[in-house]
Amino acid sequence: MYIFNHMVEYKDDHILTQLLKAVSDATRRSLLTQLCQHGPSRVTDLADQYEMSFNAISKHLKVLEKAGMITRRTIGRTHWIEANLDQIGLMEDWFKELKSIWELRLERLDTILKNGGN
Amino acid sequence: MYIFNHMVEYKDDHILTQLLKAVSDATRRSLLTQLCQHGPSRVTDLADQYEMSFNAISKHLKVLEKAGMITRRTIGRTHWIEANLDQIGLMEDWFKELKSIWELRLERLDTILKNGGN
DNA sequence: TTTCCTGTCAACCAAAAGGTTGCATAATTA
DNA sequence: TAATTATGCAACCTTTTGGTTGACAGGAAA
Repeated sequence: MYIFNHMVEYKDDHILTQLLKAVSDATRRSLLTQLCQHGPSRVTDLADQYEMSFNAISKHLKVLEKAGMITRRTIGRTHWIEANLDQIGLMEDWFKELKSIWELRLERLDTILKNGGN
Repeated sequence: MYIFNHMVEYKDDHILTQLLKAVSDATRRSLLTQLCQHGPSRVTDLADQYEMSFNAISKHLKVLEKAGMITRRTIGRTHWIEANLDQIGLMEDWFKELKSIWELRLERLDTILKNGGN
């Protein structure tokens, strides 16, 4: 059993949380897919594709927008929504970091084993 | 304005949703980090590092377990928890797919532009 | 055996999430 | 100008989530 001296301080990393939460909903993932396929789209045209209400889609888009996964260009009364895949990198980076932490431990373990019972 | 004939059928992709939700919580991400750093750990030792209750951590671990992000080996009364990064691929695959859908549209667009107003 | 340790399960609670409807507003169109 | 269209906002409701506490059960240790 190992001992820890103090609480782990993990930065809430609000942005990453927001991103992952945004993308963890199936409807929002579908919206992103649609936007990537068809390019900039109006809210109405997006909403027409789903069985839920216009307002529900509007809210989903707002979540995606706050997370930076879409951008909005308002021309007159119509809002043109476009996917923005830049943020994906932040999530991929976390995966990468986690994997490297994992690998580092394995390497340490390997070194210890090679050096015998020192 | 483009026209869609029918509702978009997006597979709920329950597994991906479960994975992303599991990982979208800062405490659970921290737990995964700890597990990667220190290797197999007991629930008690993990919980000791956080300010929240033992039971809260136990529940977080259950969420991670259901998503397949950790595995559990029970020896006597102690549960040895280990990170399992295999599932990360599923999330990365979705990112990759999204990007490729994006690229495909750009290519189509490019072709149209090159062929002039055909 | 009696007591402690490790962990789950169940009940409960507050807050957040995902949905709905109704209304307001601004921009087009007739 | 009057009607319609595109959208956001607010209020409301139900389900989920993240946390708590209080049993409880099975292994270890006294």
